[in-house]
Amino acid sequence: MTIEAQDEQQTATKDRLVAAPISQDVGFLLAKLHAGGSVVNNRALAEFDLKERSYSVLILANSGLEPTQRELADLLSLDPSQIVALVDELEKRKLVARAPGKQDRRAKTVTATSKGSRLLAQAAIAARRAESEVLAALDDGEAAQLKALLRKALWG
Amino acid sequence: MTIEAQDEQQTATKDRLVAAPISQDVGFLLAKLHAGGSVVNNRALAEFDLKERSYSVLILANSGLEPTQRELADLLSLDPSQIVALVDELEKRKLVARAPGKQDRRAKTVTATSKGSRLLAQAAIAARRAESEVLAALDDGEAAQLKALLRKALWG
DNA sequence: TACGTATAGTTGAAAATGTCAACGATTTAT
DNA sequence: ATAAATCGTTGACATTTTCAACTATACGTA
Repeated sequence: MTIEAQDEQQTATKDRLVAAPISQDVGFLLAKLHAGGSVVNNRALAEFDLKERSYSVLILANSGLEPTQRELADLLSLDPSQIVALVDELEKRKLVARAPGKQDRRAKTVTATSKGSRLLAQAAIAARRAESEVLAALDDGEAAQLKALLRKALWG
Repeated sequence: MTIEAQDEQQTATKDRLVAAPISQDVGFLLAKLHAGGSVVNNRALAEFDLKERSYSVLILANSGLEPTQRELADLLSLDPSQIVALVDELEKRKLVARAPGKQDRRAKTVTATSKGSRLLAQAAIAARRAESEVLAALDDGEAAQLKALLRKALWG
């Protein structure tokens, strides 16, 4: 069989089950788009030695909001111990710095270094390209609508 | 994500970091809604000794489409070896049965038993309730729109 | 037909990720 | 003052992911 015919058949078999009722399940749709998107995103970020998560931490560290590690854990839906590992690695690479919290000295705020900001600026370009790829089937208005609905579902 | 982390997040003071640019990132939004949704779904399915994944397999086994394990792996974005484990457990509980593929004897189709169908009917009620909870901030039209956009992003 | 190649399911091992409980240092509440 | 709670951290443990084999079967071609 030719490679082209192989691809056609693979696509056809993949599509056969789309008729199943699970395709109406939001949990399934989110899981599948998230899974596929993560592959694309991580591939795009690999050249900067970042993954989705370290990229997220870097964005927040660079936001000017001076997030604490606890806030990062809450927003990223991760265990605090995972934040420790992520910040450890970014700090080792001099992309972010920890600083004691101003009101609460138990807390540590995470801020991007200038090196971190520069890397982020480059990575963000690749990430935007990856997002376009993931949402290629949607036009700009639909993509914006999807984002708005996801934000509303999360925060009302 | 832990149930405790999810509860904390729901009750925590208004998330100040939502203003950060990462809230515009589709990957982040998908990850977060999926993470929160999984907690809700798995909690709802726990009384049937199911998780999101075994529930998904059971739905597909009950769809009448007689999916092969390979098709399940493709649709659910899972490694074939994970499907083996999922089907093994459902088969041990007599909820699904393996049958050799009709055209291809290498393949094994997975179909729900009547016991599986009955359990699924109950679990689906809990799953629908969970979905309503996850999408509580959206009205019915918005929820349908979200699903349609996710499906379009996935399959065009 | 027979042969080489490809694929479905399975197993098991290794790596990555997730979960959880404890601890010191602080903060908050009583 | 004291007790309780919180933040970051560590380390143990569980789960999930990833990948490389292996068998049985199917397919392609000479």
